[in-house]
Amino acid sequence: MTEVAVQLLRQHGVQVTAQRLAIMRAVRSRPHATADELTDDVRAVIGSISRQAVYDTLGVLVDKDLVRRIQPSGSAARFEDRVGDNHHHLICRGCATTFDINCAVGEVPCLTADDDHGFEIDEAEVIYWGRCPKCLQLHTTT
Amino acid sequence: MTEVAVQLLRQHGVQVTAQRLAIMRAVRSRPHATADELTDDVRAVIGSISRQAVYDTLGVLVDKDLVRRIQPSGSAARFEDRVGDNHHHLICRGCATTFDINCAVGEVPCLTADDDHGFEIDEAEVIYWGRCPKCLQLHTTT
DNA sequence: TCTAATACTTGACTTAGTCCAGTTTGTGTG
DNA sequence: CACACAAACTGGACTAAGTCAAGTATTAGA
Repeated sequence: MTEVAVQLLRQHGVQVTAQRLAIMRAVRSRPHATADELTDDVRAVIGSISRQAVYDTLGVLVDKDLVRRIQPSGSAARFEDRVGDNHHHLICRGCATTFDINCAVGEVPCLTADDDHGFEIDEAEVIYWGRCPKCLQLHTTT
Repeated sequence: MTEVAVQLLRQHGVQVTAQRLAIMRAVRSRPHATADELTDDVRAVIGSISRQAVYDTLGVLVDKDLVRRIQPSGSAARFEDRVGDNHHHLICRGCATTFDINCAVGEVPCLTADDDHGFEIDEAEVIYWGRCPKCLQLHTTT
């Protein structure tokens, strides 16, 4: 019984390497991490990896829809392995903690814009911004 | 009769300077421009300005809610002066052209998430991704 | 018109990410 | 199993976007 990650890579015609497996596991075990954080995680497991390999691999995985990239204002890109369900994100303006949010309105409601200007829309990215309970306490906002 | 921009700055307790006025006009006349593009525009009008002044000013304006910053994946931050109506954006994956989109579902529907995790949510940022008519033609996608 | 606070300039620095040339590794074929 | 070639990885230089900090200039209230 081969590991899931290996099968996924093979299915998508992507070579299986130690680096790629380690990166996939890292993304799985720490959702919403940045490329740098993932690099650290991978190094802790397989000893060493180049920055380039991390970026390359994440690029390939995003390309094959095995990983999703999100790019919040004011922080580096973040990666998660929860794909294919068009869920959204809730990010704290204070500490950048990120939560997954299920689509509020139903199934795939967000793909219909008022006026699409002739575009072929393939994704609606929704980010809710606010302050988490912890940060609210700290600043005693209001 | 003082110019609108001057009044706006005064109302928000912000000093009025030539640089700030020029930047406000630049944002107004070219929505969705990057800081670099705005710098060019401003230089064309008042001769010269430091990069720092541009960033500082945009920061102040965003802070006072006179300007909105959007940060699409894979491009520098962009700025617009259409604020307070919680509209959304439609961006082309090919050429990064950006359109304003009115909220599809009604007034301020996007501020309610399924489960807010105790957050105090203040904004829902929605970006529709796709391909504009021009880029669709070029690539003859399907 | 003077002064204190605010803003601007200049230049070095940081962070996130890309490019490229050369080496190593995975995998299909014999 | 060994080979060969494509694909992937490494290391190092480079770029773009943005920030920091020290000194100078400008604004606006007294």
